[in-house]
Amino acid sequence: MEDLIENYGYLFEDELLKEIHEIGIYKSVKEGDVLIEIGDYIKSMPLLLNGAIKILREDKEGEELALYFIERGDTCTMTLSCCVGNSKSEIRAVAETDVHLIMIPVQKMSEWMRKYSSWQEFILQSYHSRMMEMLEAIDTIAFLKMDERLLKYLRDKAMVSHNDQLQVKHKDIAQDLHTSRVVVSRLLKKLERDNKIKLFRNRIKVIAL
DNA sequence: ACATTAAGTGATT
DNA sequence: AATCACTTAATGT
Repeated sequence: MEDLIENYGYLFEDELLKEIHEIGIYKSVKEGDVLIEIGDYIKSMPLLLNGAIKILREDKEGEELALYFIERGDTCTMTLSCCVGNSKSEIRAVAETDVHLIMIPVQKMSEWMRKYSSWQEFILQSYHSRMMEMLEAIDTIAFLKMDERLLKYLRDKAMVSHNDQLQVKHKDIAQDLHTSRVVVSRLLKKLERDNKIKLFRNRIKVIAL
């Protein structure tokens, strides 16, 4: 409950906070756990308390592409669109760090929309920011060269984990950016020469935040 | 000591 | 920017 107030207290009225506390299910997720798989039907929506979640798209060959991260105070917009159409998830959500969240049954969604203006505001706002992130993701993929994409990826990653020391392997990055490990290694080397990052085995320190 | 996995690099397309 | 082929370095058993 304290957690809830700390993160959402400024957003929601007391009544709503109380309801969330009563109905929501507090959940703890470990880094790397898959929260939503492509094709899943979603029956509850998550409210992030802390930690970060990575949103991935996948093509028919199983090739991945990282779209964006969501953080504390965010909710999963996929959930919202799934509620509307009662359709399946188009994305995969993987815990980027250990995550604490509250699961809200989707039925409450529309009920609270009518009952609480702060909730309606929150949902609309979060739809908006997710839309913006989506556009940014498109811009990144379409307009940025691989080296710029890579640096942005590293910065985002450092940002959401509140840590400039990233525990990653080159091949994992390659997977997220949908390129090959060799390319990533080369570009990372270049970024290191430009003093943007420092390389170690299984670890990267981001300097230019 | 040996095998395995991660990372670095030249050459080619 | 991708791929191949190979090297070197770090780590596990």
